Amino acid sequence: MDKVRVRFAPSPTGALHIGGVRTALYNYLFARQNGGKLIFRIEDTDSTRFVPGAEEYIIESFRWLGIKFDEGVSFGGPHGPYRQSERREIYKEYVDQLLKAGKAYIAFDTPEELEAKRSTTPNFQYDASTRMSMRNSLTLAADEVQRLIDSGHLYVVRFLIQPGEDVHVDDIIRGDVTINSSILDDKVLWKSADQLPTYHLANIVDDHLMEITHVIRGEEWLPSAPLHVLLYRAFGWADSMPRFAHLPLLLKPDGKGKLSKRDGDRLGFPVFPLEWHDPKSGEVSSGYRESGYLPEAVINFLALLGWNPGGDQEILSMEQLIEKFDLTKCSKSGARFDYVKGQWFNREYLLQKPDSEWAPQLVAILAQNGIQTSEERAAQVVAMMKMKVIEYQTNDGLKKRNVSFISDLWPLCRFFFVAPTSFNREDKFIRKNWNGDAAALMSEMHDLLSSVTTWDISHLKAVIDPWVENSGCRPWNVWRVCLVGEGQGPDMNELAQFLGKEETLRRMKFAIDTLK
RNA sequence: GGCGCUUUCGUCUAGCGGCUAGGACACAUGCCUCUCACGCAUGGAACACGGGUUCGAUUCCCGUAGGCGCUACCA
Repeated sequence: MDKVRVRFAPSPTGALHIGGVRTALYNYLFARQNGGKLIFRIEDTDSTRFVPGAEEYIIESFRWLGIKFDEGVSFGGPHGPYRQSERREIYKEYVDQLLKAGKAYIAFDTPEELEAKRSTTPNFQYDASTRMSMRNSLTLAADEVQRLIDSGHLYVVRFLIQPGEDVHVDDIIRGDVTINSSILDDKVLWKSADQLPTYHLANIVDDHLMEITHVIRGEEWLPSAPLHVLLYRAFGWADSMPRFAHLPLLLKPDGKGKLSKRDGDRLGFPVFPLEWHDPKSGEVSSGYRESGYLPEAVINFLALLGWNPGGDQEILSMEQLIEKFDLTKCSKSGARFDYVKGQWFNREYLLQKPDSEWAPQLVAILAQNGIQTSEERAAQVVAMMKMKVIEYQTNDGLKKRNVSFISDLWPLCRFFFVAPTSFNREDKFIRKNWNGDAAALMSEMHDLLSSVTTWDISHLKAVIDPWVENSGCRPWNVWRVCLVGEGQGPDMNELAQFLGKEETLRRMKFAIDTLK
């Protein structure tokens, strides 16, 4: 294969949608697999929709996700500028070329006139059937056209489409897609309002000039792909035309239609990689990063939405994704966005993280909840919650607690730092264990522990284990009521050691007095 | 309305003419454990419908229905 060159070319109209992230990811995987280049181009030809900060947001998003570009805005490269608004003169040249060749024409119809036409004529379309009754360089005399231009009349340039031809698009994912040119309208190539090209023109010119070999983009572009093929031909670039691959869309988790920002708000999951502050509305949208997702998890989850390497393995690193990626194995139908599975991916990656990464983050989470503690203490908590210190426990304790995000830890480890202040007598665990002689049992244990002089795990085990042996496992659970206040937490000896003698006895006394 | 794409468990999907239609998420049950949504085991759950082609269709072709997209001087 020739040197692969692909691009991701967003419009800076707001935050980067998660679907766009997946499109960029597929481009990245494809480029890396083939030793090619990924180009980052900004398609800001709609001056009315420009949103300040969006470009920086997009760049930061990809930096966080680990998707690296080889050329483009902020990355440099030999094909710049990579911002379309800075390429006006280039496009102008190519539009003139089409005009001279008679493959495009000038049209003076105003937006108002066109709107009027559309409202009065059913299914009105600016094409072969109507263009000869409109005000354009095809119907007006040459000197009249010149006079209108000279007198400052605004005009657009339209692409002259010859009707009645079956235009074929060879799509890598969908195979041959055919559309008859008669249903295409004479697309505007050059806008009068902002004196910039439309997407279609700029896109084709840039892809050609930037030597793009493969266009991997969303399915919403499939209907205009034939138009793009026609443009390549009109410029005489048919031989070097890129190959197309139109990706299936990401759909709402429920209901109908494609995934939107609203779905995230409604169902409580982020649709943007990073938190986004809309500069116009002031609205804040949550991001995957701020919600506690790991970039690797987001990448893995997204990669498998619309593509699957076959086989049973689902946890795949970026390197593995690069190795296995295959455009021809992309699915053709839209994929519902299953954010619950996204959470599962995050858990899998989170639990792979070494303890050294957990402790500082736990300190931060605790601080957010008003608990000041050292990293050393936090590390002890993490170790206990992972149940690593306990010889009989072989499974991952954190996984057992269904922790998908670091922030899930807080409600689960609160009791390490905050003593129970009341007991819910309706609680199943308390009702089951705190009954009969519970208070007497704990009083006995309280006295037993009071006599322990060296408060460490081995001494505690030496004193407590034999005592508990006599009465089955019930004392453990009764003791748990005292120290935790509910039916969760780590090994009791470990917990007692962590709390210290004074705190342990204090909590027991409180429980005995309160529950009786 | 027109045009295009698409259709396997609730969801993501494997399958590329002959399979008890596989896996994962989610769900349910049981076991284990000093507690816990871990683990282990088990279970329910799908080829949209109708015609062809074929010895044989989930798989190929054609319809129908559903879904999605496009139909701007937006991308």
